[in-house]
Amino acid sequence: MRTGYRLRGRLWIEGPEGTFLGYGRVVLLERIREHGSISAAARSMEMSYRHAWKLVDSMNRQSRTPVVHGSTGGKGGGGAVLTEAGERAITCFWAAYGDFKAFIEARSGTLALGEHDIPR
Amino acid sequence: MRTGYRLRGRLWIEGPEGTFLGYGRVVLLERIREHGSISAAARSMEMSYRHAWKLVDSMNRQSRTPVVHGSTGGKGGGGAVLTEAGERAITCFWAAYGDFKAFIEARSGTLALGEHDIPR
DNA sequence: ATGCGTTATGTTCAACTGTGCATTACGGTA
DNA sequence: TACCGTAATGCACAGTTGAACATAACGCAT
Repeated sequence: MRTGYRLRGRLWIEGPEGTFLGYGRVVLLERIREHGSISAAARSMEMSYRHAWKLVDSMNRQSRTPVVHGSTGGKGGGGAVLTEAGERAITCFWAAYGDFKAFIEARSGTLALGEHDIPR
Repeated sequence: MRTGYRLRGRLWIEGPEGTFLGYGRVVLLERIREHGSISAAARSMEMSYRHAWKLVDSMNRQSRTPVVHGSTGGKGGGGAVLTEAGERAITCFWAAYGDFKAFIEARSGTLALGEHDIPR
């Protein structure tokens, strides 16, 4: 049934301090893996380094073993690498997110607002 | 599997201007039906009248026929009543939300972060 | 006529978020 | 040694969100 409305949602995994993993955080982890540094990852997402670092710090603090390991100095000035825990975090989140998307997609088609409720 | 993490999410129905129905908005509609006025509904939720009115206005503007009809003056100073469209909106959202809750609940138990990833 | 509680609307204020900028420490490289 | 780009961290600033406050219009009751 076509209503003109659309079902949408957000999904995240909560830890002791609130959000542990969310869409943006996981994309950030992937960018860090891809670029080898938090700053390059942040730039690629047009996100401030300040914010990116805070997200990484939040994830690290809520994980038993850190998801990202940063090192300062050296070739290229330093960098950051994804840990095994980070890899698992990405996999785990996308798995749940995939199911979530499928649910939203399926449920969005059955929105029973009725043909009289097409938005203005 | 016990990981210490918890899956959480939000669900809403989008219209032309963004959010049309969400958890708080639908509860507000129910309170309006229960109390017969926007102001009493707002008070019962510890929400400012200003904010409650804006939510109602947003829903009304995005619905072909308004979800709430307000009247000024008269016995009790006026009031607001839920329309048929408002009733349908409530029913429709709770139906989707029920499925959503069930999905989160079921999926939350299978969070495969592993026993090594218990939060700090 | 006056009073009352509500709808409807504008304006100001505080909290929260993320940006932008500055600074320090670091360790390879030229 | 001097330089470079990054991690790590603090601070000031802007945008957003909802709360709080102030009015005006309205229509029934007293």
